[in-house]
Amino acid sequence: MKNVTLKDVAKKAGVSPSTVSRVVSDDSRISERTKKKVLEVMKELGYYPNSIARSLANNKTNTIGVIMPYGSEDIFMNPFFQESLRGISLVASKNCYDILISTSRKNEDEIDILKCLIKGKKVDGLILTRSNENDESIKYLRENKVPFVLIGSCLEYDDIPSVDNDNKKASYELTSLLIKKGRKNIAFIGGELHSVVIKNRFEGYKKALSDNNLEFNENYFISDKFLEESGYKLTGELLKLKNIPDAIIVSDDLMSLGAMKKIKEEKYRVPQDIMLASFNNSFLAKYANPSITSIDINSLELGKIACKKLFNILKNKKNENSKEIVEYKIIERESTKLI
Amino acid sequence: MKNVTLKDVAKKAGVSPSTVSRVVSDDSRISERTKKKVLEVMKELGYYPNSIARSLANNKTNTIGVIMPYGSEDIFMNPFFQESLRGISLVASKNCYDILISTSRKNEDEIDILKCLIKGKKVDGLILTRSNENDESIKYLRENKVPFVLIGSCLEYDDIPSVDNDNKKASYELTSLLIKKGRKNIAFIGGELHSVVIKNRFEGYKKALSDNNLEFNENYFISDKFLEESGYKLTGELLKLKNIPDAIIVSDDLMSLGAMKKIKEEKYRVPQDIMLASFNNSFLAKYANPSITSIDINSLELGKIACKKLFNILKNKKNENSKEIVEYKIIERESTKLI
DNA sequence: CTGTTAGCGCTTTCAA
DNA sequence: TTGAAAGCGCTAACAG
Repeated sequence: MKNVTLKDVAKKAGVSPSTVSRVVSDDSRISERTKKKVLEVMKELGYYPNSIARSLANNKTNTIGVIMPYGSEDIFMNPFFQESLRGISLVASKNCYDILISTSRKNEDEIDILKCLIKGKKVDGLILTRSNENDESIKYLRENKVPFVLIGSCLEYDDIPSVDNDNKKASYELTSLLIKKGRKNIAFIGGELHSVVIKNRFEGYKKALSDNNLEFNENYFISDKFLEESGYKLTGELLKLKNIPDAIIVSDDLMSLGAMKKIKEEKYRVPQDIMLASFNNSFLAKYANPSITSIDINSLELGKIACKKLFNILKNKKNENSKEIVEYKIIERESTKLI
Repeated sequence: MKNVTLKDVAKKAGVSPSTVSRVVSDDSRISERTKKKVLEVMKELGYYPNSIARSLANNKTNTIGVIMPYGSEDIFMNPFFQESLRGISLVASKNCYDILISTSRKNEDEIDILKCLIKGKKVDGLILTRSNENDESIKYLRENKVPFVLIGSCLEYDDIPSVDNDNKKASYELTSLLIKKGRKNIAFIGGELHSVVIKNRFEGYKKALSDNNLEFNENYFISDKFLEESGYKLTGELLKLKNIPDAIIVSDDLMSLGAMKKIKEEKYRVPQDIMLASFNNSFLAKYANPSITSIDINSLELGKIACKKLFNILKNKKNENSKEIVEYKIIERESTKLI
């Protein structure tokens, strides 16, 4: 079962390889007659172009890479990732692109994966799904003029094509909501400390406090990984304080589920004793009991726009180095509503 | 910023291209001295091998394809997919393989995507995440001796490498549980009708009924897509019957959430009026209110094993055409417990 | 509109 | 242990 190559088609159709190549890539300057003929032979022989060879010849893979953050096993758990990947996938497939998911290997760091993908020419461009402070990956991609889009924000450079929510504002609004409800001891549970998204959300939280003449209590800011267990553990610490909070802002739904569990275990009531508000508005927040107030960040849209942006960069070759903002929405639910 | 090629390294190191190639692929028959020298130059020049060129030369991509079922936008929503992808990803990255997710494009059917991927040599092997009756994709892959593994079961052929749960038995057990609780009017809400998994679960359900001398009521078996809305809609139909069921088995958590919503809206109580039991045990089932009894199918393990199996096939070239069974577990929760 | 001719960057005999 | 040379299957000037 030898592979049918372009050459075979050419021979059988009585034309040159380049003609067949032109038919394959739908080149305009080719007569309808030969085109039809070649297409027939292609079908007859069951020919499919070898995409690897094509890629090598024209330096284009029709594949975009999506980079999982380090510790990818965890992030896969997070519905945010799933949703944005879905958005990316929707746009990619519409443009006949495939998606390559590269995950970190042990003993290698993210930057090495990037290099392999980029210098190894496995992908035409990349989408990063999150950013850290002083992100080495971003620095590398920028310096090497690699086509990429960031879902998130970059603090250091102003010319990174990216799409994000206004997380600071969202957090400010969420905190203000709790303050309006009369809460004064509001804690903040963050995810990984060096991630930009946490920084922004934390800033919004602090600003809301100070704008409302509430003092920031250092004990009320703790953080760990974006995991349910982390939420559980961190909430445990908050509840051990002499002055326990009357509201908690959690920077991710998955974590807030853990928080809720701990609060219930310790026999506090949500929202009466402790209000809970969260980010990302995955279905977790909707179906929790009580349901959890959460910021809908529109992950699907983030993914879609990121992918569209990448295609613009790839196609126009103009540097689409803009920051796009996707609207968020506060979805208020039982966890902050006193009936 | 020209790309550093193998040739450049060779020149600078004063050796031939083939020598560099050997160093890259860690060939044994090469002296430590030259090896060290070449490695130095590689680092100095920041050389990374062009994986496309490699693939073309040795007919190997180090990439496995994961095929999204048709209608991929939906399936992405389902935690089952996410979990098994995570399993696949874990194993793949350990073996230095990348994952290519190919999604269906409009006006093409799945089989054409397969052909592009396979004949186009974009991947070394494939993992299918579900099977249908008379599945054309499976037929094609089998006939063309493509290395692939199925997550699920195949009814037509007995030599398909696959990994699955014993869904019939699981469903039998779940139905029996409801019967033991005294329920006699048990309905079954399925997902897509032609999927093998639904067939198996439905069979288990029917067998349990007949083994317990309960008659199968045709009105009690309805199905649609694996979506929350479908669960909602179908449950609505059940609740319109003159003789409404006192228990419902739903073939997926996401659907059961929809079912639950409808039941509550119609002012029935779970579990008192209607018991609910479901499949897949995603966190949805755990956090629903009331929490939902569900079959834990261990999606993570399904993904891991599928990927391992694929690597065995790819490496040993022996036909690993076995069916592997992953254990399931009934997780009983509030939706079937009368206190 | 079509054919000829070089490669794309790497691997792999084969020979040394 | 190393090098020379052919070739993986396709594209892209260039020429006609």
